[in-house]
Amino acid sequence: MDSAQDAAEGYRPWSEVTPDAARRLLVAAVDAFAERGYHATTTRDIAGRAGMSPAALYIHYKTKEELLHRISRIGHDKALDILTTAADGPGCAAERLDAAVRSFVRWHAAHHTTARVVQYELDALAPEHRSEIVALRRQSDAAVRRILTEGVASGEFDVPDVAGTTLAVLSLCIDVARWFSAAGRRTPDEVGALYADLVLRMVGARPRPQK
Amino acid sequence: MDSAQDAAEGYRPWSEVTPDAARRLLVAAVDAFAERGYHATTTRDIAGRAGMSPAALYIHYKTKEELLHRISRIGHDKALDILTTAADGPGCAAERLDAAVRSFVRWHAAHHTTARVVQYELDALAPEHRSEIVALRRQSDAAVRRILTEGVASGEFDVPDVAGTTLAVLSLCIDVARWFSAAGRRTPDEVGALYADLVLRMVGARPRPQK
DNA sequence: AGGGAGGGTGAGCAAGCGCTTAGCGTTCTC
DNA sequence: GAGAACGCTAAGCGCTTGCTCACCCTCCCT
Repeated sequence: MDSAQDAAEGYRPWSEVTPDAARRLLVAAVDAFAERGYHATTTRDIAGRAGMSPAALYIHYKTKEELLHRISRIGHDKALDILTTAADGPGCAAERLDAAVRSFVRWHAAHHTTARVVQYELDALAPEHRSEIVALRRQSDAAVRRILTEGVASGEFDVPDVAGTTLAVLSLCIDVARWFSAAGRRTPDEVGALYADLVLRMVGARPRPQK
Repeated sequence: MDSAQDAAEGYRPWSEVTPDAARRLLVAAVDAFAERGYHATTTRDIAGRAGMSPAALYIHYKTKEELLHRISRIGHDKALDILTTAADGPGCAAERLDAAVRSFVRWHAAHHTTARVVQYELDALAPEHRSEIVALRRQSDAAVRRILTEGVASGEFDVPDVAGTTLAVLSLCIDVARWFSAAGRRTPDEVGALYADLVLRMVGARPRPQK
């Protein structure tokens, strides 16, 4: 069901993971981690979902944690790419904020299993992997903050607390991964549109500079 | 550090749990679950934090899951109490929404360890316990939705999608438990004030009826 | 003083965990 | 067509897990 959306975006998930068996294992791990959590997932479960014996996992990955790290890294790269593309894109601050929130939320909804692992299993990473990922997250924060700062400077936005509002905007988007269900009534596009509107209200977006 | 805030609110956490040893175990479990997650926490760790032998846990609780259930139940009761108190309180819709978000967020920040367990370990509950808790959550949702509906009816709010906005407001507040750190720069009160303002903007709160 | 109840411990069981190793079949190389 | 390389499996090792059990200590009641 994600594949239609992905094809439309020209985005084929996990295509960067080779060989095929390694990708199947990784996709199985994403499903298992999202469903039961990293610690509650066994390597036997992952291998089983991929249609392999438990030992097959260790041909392609040194440890279970390496699997999580790969997932987290790829997911964070994608999330950061979405945000920086919007932040550095064309249009006024309001248009870029709309695009950022809309696409970021859409990704979290459409790929909510992946996003759940990416956003909620950070603490399960080994310390050195964790700090690598945290650096990526700081870049995401910076991208959103940049849009807000520019909007305030141009007079489009009314934001008393840029740092706090940045935090809130990202938090709002990220939490979509927790509650979104494919069985629910809303499509990723609808949630993206709703959230973009809510965020523009949060920053007090006005039509254009008014000095 | 929570205790000053709690005393000010006349709220002493876990006072309903007796005897003393059972409370100590429960508090230890909250810390451990919040820090490492339910599945990654061992019963030996919980007992150790409470200064007891591993077997002592099973005098007061039948299983590790019963501990989680007790924590989740007490936490959800408190959260629901906060929201319904605000929703049924005095004042116009904007004042009640402000109070609801402010106190709900303040609780999530001040008790972020408890809140983290309450909000993010739902899936670790046994099915029958899970559905009991889900029912409480639906009541929380209803309380917020009530405020929004009344605000729209009175002309105070401009909300095109009440159900979606309710979801977003709760989501925003709940996610505070994920990112809030006592070591951070913001106090629970400050975050509560910031979020109350952001939410009032989200619902397009206007001074008063304007027909 | 004696007895029972409740809170606690040390040792340990069965099961399941992450991960390893010896070996098998297939494919590619020269 | 021999032999290395690769992808994979069956079996299992050492360890940790949630939980149990036999026993002990300290009260309190009579």
